[in-house]
Formats: sequence, structure tokens, C-alpha cells
Amino acid sequence: MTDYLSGLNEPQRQAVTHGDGPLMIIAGAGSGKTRVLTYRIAYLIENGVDPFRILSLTFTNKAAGEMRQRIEKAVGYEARNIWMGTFHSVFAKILRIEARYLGYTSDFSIYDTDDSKSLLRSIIKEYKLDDKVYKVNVVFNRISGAKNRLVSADDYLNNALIQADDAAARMPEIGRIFKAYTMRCFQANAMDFDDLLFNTNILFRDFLEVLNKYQHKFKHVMVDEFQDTNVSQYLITRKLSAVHRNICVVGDDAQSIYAFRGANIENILNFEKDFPDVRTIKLEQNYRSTQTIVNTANSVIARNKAQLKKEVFTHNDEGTLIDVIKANSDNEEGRLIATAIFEEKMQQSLTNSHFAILYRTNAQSRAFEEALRKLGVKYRIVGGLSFYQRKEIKDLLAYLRFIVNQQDEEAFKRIINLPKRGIGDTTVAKIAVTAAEHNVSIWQVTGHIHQYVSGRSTTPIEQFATLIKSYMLLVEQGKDAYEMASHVAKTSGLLRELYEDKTVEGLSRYENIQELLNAIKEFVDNADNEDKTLSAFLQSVSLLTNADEPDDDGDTDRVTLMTIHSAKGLEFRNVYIVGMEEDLFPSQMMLESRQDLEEERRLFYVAITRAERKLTFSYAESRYQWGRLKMCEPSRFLLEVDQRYLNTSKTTRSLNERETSPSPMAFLKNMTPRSATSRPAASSAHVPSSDFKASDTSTLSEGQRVEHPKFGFGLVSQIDVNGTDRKAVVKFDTAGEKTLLLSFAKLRILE
DNA sequence: CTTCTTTACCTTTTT
DNA sequence: GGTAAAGAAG
Repeated sequence: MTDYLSGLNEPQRQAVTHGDGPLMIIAGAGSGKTRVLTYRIAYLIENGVDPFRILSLTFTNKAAGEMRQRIEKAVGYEARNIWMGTFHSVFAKILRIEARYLGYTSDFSIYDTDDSKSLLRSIIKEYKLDDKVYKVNVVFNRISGAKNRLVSADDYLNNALIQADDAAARMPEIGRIFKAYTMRCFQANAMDFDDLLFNTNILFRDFLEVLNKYQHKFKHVMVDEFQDTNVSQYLITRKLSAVHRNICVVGDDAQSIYAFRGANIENILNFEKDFPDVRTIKLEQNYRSTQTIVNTANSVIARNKAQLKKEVFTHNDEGTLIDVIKANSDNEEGRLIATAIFEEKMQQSLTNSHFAILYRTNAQSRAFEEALRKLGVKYRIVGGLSFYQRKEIKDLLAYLRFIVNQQDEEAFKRIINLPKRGIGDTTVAKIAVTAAEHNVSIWQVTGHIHQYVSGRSTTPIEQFATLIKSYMLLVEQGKDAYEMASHVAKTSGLLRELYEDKTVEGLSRYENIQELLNAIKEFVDNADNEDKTLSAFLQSVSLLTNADEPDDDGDTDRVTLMTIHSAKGLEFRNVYIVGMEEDLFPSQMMLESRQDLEEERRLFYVAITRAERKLTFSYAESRYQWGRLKMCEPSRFLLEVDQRYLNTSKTTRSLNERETSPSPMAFLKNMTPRSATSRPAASSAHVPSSDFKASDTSTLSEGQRVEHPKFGFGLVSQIDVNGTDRKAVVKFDTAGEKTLLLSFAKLRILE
């Protein structure tokens, strides 16, 4: 028996040593899931399974990398040979090998979401459809959703139900757009994120010899975060494991937070149908958190109806109560949290990396960044506008993409006039039309422009084509990714343009390009990467997840700021869940569009269970949104927590209200989220809210004096009309220079 | 064709 | 408030 097994509890040990046959592990939060998965792979290798024949699918590349390291510790360098990565990266790799079966070349481009939307925008325009009706985001989501259910463009068009749906939504042309989009991607030798999975399914469906090859190759298939896989992903793994039937899935239905992108909890139920001989093991003991945290999490998730039976418990100590912090504004919330972290760090002698601030949306990070910076606390932000989404980075990458794949329409559009060559939109459109008319590629037209078009702009176009050809020649001569990238940066004029820009942004862009070049150098120097071509680099870079961002320097002792979604799978000693306000968390959009409070609640559950020792909730009463102040109510989730576990004494600290304010507990109990009319009485010093009657504000105009139940008297300085949404900008006497944007309903006209 | 100005939309979450 | 598309002017 291997020695690492001794540290495991019984269900963990069973999961690790389970031999052949399907296995499902339902792993509660903090139950040592990663450990089990790691040991299980190590165990298989020790028992003679060839690492080459293990496929392990994880949620982020980083998770894969860490797991690989841990396995390496147990079984040695052989761990390098395991097929490990995200669904997208592993199947992109397979598609690259088998591209020709699908009519692609192995140099196919991967369109990110921006590319996809840009292409959709073009198509909607070309079809002369109203882009107010056909909103790119909506169209994109419809198409993406279809592909994740393995519905092709033709299926989509032939499906009466879907067509009726689209007609009802007054977007009957989505099917046609879908079809055109698919064709354009194919012509561009490009796949979007969904295509990587969709096309893998097609590959395995239509080319049995290919399916066979991989079915026999992978003796063991493991899927982590199984609750977040969609149908398309599930079918791939099911097919791959059909021969050996050694499929091991690990998941927790309580942590399913990606239904919005097609993840399907049903997969867990289907799994038992598809593999009737499955062995199911539940890991229910939490090793991560205090009893208070575990119990809090349980009290929250217990409200959900859709869930599997599971009893998460811990033998850890009770721990401290959960602090609840109330702030006047988002900025104050930032200051209070930053201060709390600073003090806690000093008192408990902790390091920055013990702390994480988790929020619902990326936009919330700003206030915390500012406050932490002022206190001199180092932090890192995961996600948000990632490095690879910055303009200058995408520009250089577009050059590289086009050099590798001249069919890449989106890359072409990006670089044809960058730096400025005097080639405008009209010319680009002319090229596109000409290409379509003659049924040739854009590159064919660009490369032989005089054959197709005559005009003044032919000279710069010829120069552009010559430039690209010179780059292509270098690739053929075997230059690696780094040599190519630095050569292109220098000779294309991109770097020069940024160098000449002496503004702060220009400087930072210049540095970003340098940083990208460093990253490429690292890629080339990394011995693990056998293929050092530009093409290989591009494939790897387009599938980085936002958890995969390189740390900007060696200083890893930083407070972590990120969305709850990004925090999945991580743990921190102290966790601050901030922005606990109705309409923010739970998100208004989620409630409106999908009416799915349960997924938001699972998200809350995930956030809570990230904490090991100490948890803090905070919310603000007002928040800047689109540059204007907006009033907020505490989240209903604060009421869903078993109140015994909360310490609300800190909610008073920030109150700049009168002595008459109620105790924080009373405040929490009285509040009724989502009903704007019944604010707690005591928060209005001027008018008890029960007496407050809004007057008819249809005649509200600038310069009028008004009264608000909470803020008292003020002067309307401006009327803000945004579509049907009319709001008043009111300057309040009490709030000093504060100007608030308020809906009419809460205002009473005086005089 | 470029540059400057105006307008609209935006904020869920991510591969 | 910040971006990106559209409009106006040179």
C-alpha cells in the first residue's frame, strides 16, 4: 500500500483506489477533492497505467498544471505525459492533429468572443438587419447555446420549435445569421470556443477511425468540475470512454454555477443512466473551514430544491462569527474592507495572500483597488480585462494570426490599416465584396490586388501584401514564435507607433507589448513545449483562462481580488464577500432573464466555502453606476443566512445617521428586499416612510424642490432621460456636494 | 481617408 | 464612467 493513502479518510481512500469501471465522486466543498483526484492518477500510474493513456480534464490550465506538479511529486517525471488540460485546450490539440478530416488546416485560428461578435456584427450589417433588434450579444448567445446543445445551423433552421421561438422574439433571421456565421468561420479557417467542442463531436461522430484511435488511446478519462460541463462536453467524454469504460467524474451539484453557458446538472443524473454500473462515492467531510462557515454554507444551500442528498460536515473548531459590514457607498466599502484586512493582518500576523475579496461583477473591483493602494497593501486582480484582451496585444496577435492563417478575416480587418496605411473601410469592404464575387479568399484579392481592383489605394495594399509575404517566408524558414513576434513588432510599425506615443497610456501599451514578447520568449524557452512555432503559440495563447494570467512579478504575497466565478476551486484563510446588495448579488439580470435564484444561491455557497477561518460580508447603501450614484438595498441573501452565525456589530461603525437608528439586527430583520417602498422607518429623519406619499412626478422639472424619504430635501438639477427610463439628478441639502440620481417614484414635489 | 465629436449601450458570471 | 460605433468636418 502506498504511503500517501494513510492520510485519507475511508471514502477518499475508496475513490483513490477504485480500479476499473465508471466512478462518480460527489465531492462537497473542501472535502479534499483535488487531493483525491491527484492521488487517484498517481495510484493508477503506480499500478501500471501508462501516463500517455490518461486523459484528465480540468477547469483551468492552471489547475491542470498544479495537479501535474503534485502527481510528479508522487510518481516522478512521467507525470508530464498525462493528457491534462481544459476541455477546450485538449480538444483544440486533437482538432489540430485531425483538422484535415473536417476541412480545416492544422493552422486554424481560434476566434475569441470579440472576434465572434465582430463577425456577427458584419453579417447583421450585410443582411441589412436592424442591429437594435438583432443585438449582437443576444444573437451570439442564441448561437452559442445551440452549439452547446449540438444543434448545427441546419438543425436550427429546420427545427420548428426554435424557429417559432425566434419568431416570437421577433428575430426570425437568427437561423440565417447562424448559417452565415458558420460558413464565414469555416472560410476563415477559424473555430470559435464553442466550435472546439462542437467540431470534436462532429469529428468523433463522422470519422469512426478517429474516434476509435482516441477511444483506445485513453484508458482512463477523468473529469473534474463535472457539474459545470455542458451536453457537448459530456458527449465527448462519454464517447471517449465507451471502450474501456474507465470514466471518473468528480463534481458537486451544489457548486454548479455555469448553467448560463450551457452547463447542465442533468449530466450528473444522466451519468447514472448511461453507466448503470457506476460506483458513486460521496465525500462529505469538510477539512477546509470552521464549523461556523460550513454551517452557514449549509443553511444557505438548504433553501435550494434541486439538489442531491448530501451532508457536509466538519470536525474543525467552531471558529469566529461572520462579520457584517455596512457602508454608505462603494468607496466607503472599499475603505472599510481594506482597513479590516490591514488590521486583521497585523493582529493575527498574517500575510496578504491569506486574504481574498470576492465580488459578483468585475466592475466592483475599483473601490477596493484604490483603498488597498492607499493603505499600501499589495493586491492582484484575477480576470477583468485580461492582458490578452488589450488592444495592443490583440493587434500584435492579429498580425501573428494572419501570418499563420491568411484566411483569418477578423485578424485581417484588424491589421489591414494598422498602423495607418490609408486603407479605409470602403476599401476593406470592396476587397470583401470582390472576394465573395470571385469566390476567392480575401488574401487572394489582397495579394493580387491589381487583378481585381484598380484605384489609388492599390499601392498601400500591395505594400501590405508584400510585408505579410515576407513574414510568411520567415515562418517557412523555420523561425520560432519569439523570433517572428519580435521581428513583426519591430518591422510592422506597431512598436514604433507606440514608442512615439509619449502619453501614459502609450507608455503602458509599449510595455505591454514588451511583456507579450517576454511571454513568447518564455513559451519558446520552456522545454515542455515541443512545438515552438508561431502556430503552436497562438493556439496555446487563445485558450488561456483568466486564472492562467501570469503574475506580474515574483511578489506573490498579495491580496486576491476576483469574481466568485473565478474563485471556484480556490481557498483563502480570510474571505470578504462584498457588494451584498439586492440586484447586484443576486444579480438582477439573472433574476429577470432566467428567474434562477438557485444558481445565484449556489454562487453564494461557493463564495462562502472558499473561506478557511474567517468570513466577512459587506454591502453598501449607494453605489456608482455609469458615473452616477444609485441607491442599494441589502441583499436578500443576508437574510437567508442563519442569523446566529452573524456578527452585525460592525454595521454601526460606518453609520453617519442619527442616534435614532435601529440596532443593526433590527435593521436586517426589518428590511424587505425588492420592495422599494418599505425602507426601515428610522433611516428617514425627515419623514417617516409610512407617511411618505410620492406625488405625481410626471411634471417634475429642473429647478424644482423635492423631498426624498431617506435623503430629505433637495433641488432637482437635471432630468436624465434614458429611453423610457427617466430619472432626476437631485442635489440634497444634507448630503453636501453629493448629487444623486433617483427614480421619480421616490420623490415628492414640494410647493 | 482621417480626425474629431456625438451617441448608445453598457454590467453578470467564462472557455 | 468608459468604450465603441456612427456622424460630421476637414
